[in-house]
Amino acid sequence: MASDHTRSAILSAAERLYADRGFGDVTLRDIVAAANVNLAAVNYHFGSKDELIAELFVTRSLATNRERLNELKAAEEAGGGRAGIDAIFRALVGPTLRGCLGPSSEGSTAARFMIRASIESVPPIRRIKNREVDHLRKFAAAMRRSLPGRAEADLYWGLHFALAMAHHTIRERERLTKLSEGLCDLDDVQGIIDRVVAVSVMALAGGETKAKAPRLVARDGR
Amino acid sequence: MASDHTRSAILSAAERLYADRGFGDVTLRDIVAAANVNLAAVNYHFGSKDELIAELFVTRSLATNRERLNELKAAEEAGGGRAGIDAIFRALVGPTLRGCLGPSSEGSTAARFMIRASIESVPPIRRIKNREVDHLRKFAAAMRRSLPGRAEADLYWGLHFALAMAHHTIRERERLTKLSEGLCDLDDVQGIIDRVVAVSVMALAGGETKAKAPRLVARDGR
DNA sequence: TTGCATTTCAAACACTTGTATGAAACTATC
DNA sequence: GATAGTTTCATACAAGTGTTTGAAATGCAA
Repeated sequence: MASDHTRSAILSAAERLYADRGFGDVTLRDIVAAANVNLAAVNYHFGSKDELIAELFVTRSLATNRERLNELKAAEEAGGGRAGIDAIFRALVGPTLRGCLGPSSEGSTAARFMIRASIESVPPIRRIKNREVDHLRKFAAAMRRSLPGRAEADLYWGLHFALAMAHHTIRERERLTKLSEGLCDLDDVQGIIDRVVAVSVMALAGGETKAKAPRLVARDGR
Repeated sequence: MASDHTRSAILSAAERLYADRGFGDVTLRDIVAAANVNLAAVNYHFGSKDELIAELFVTRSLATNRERLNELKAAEEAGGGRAGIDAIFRALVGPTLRGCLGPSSEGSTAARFMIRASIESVPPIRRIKNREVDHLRKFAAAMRRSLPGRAEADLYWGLHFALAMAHHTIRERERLTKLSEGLCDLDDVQGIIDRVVAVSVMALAGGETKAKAPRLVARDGR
């Protein structure tokens, strides 16, 4: 197996290039040029371009998932097997937001790569994301333990909306900055996490009574 | 200008193919085959592949934006120049959700195309989306009129989260269905709109007092 | 009909892409 | 130090891409 030098040179060059320029216009030739290795090395070490991308994404997303589950476990243990709903949401969106937002995203290629992976949608990554359901189910289970009374569907919608806010903030961070003319501070990661968690909790807590048809005002029937 | 038959045949064939199979693996040759026209016709009538995609997307998104603004205007007129915040959110997310969700998404190629455009991210479409800021500013202005007291940043976050929930629901409808094992009814479009609007309103109404640092529980300093 | 502009067509062009090949260089074991 | 296995290398391959070309067909006005 020798030194693995070539292999890791490809991985880091690829991650950096994909992070900077997106999956769309980075070719294997770009990667091997940046890594100073031979073109054939990619297929030798990874089998194919898609498997290279998959390995990059799997590595990073496993790390995020591990971090999420650690936070969840800590919160559940602190609460005697039952975590507060806010702590659950915090464990869900915190690691992702911390990884992809804030000043880190200028420095960490890993974070910038994950942003790319969330903006562009390329087949090998999509395949992996589809297998993420099992991971999310663990959070659904924790929510069920935390809020035994709530309707199942409400829990899933809460989970879904929390992820929506987190991911959309990552995806559209530039547009939000431009739209708000800098008023929304995208560098205050902790503040953003607080905001997302707060809204998620409210969505779950507030929708309780009017769960079925939460209409606030009469609306025209159109 | 003759009959324009070729031109519109290309447009509708392209929209259908992109909707069904995504931008990634539909070539011009696929499109002209489906449209029964010559390969060169695309470049003759549209200039390039990207301009074809852009025209498709612009047409559909102009229609959605028009619908949004109509609803907004109606709501403001009904309220004497000041719409309720829930009506504003409804005007913002309603047209998109109605267009892309529900049974229509099996029938309407337009809706399926817009879903694709929101899932895959292809350069010509991204360029257009970036110009959408002006449109969103009109909603920010309406929100300002509706809630004169609120901090500007809060309004933008509210707008942002509302769009987050709507778009994420469209993007991840399949995953949400699978995750919730069918408990979340993605065909009840009106119910989904109500849900998104309710949460958006709550996010804006609830965050008022603790706007700056909405922490619900003590969190470890990590 | 004649002439002119628009539109269609088949074919080729130019280029990029990921992948395969087979020889060469290297490394470690005996 | 010979040998077997691993890794690197230059190069070629095959396929697919959007685009261009120049001629043929078509439509329309005078």
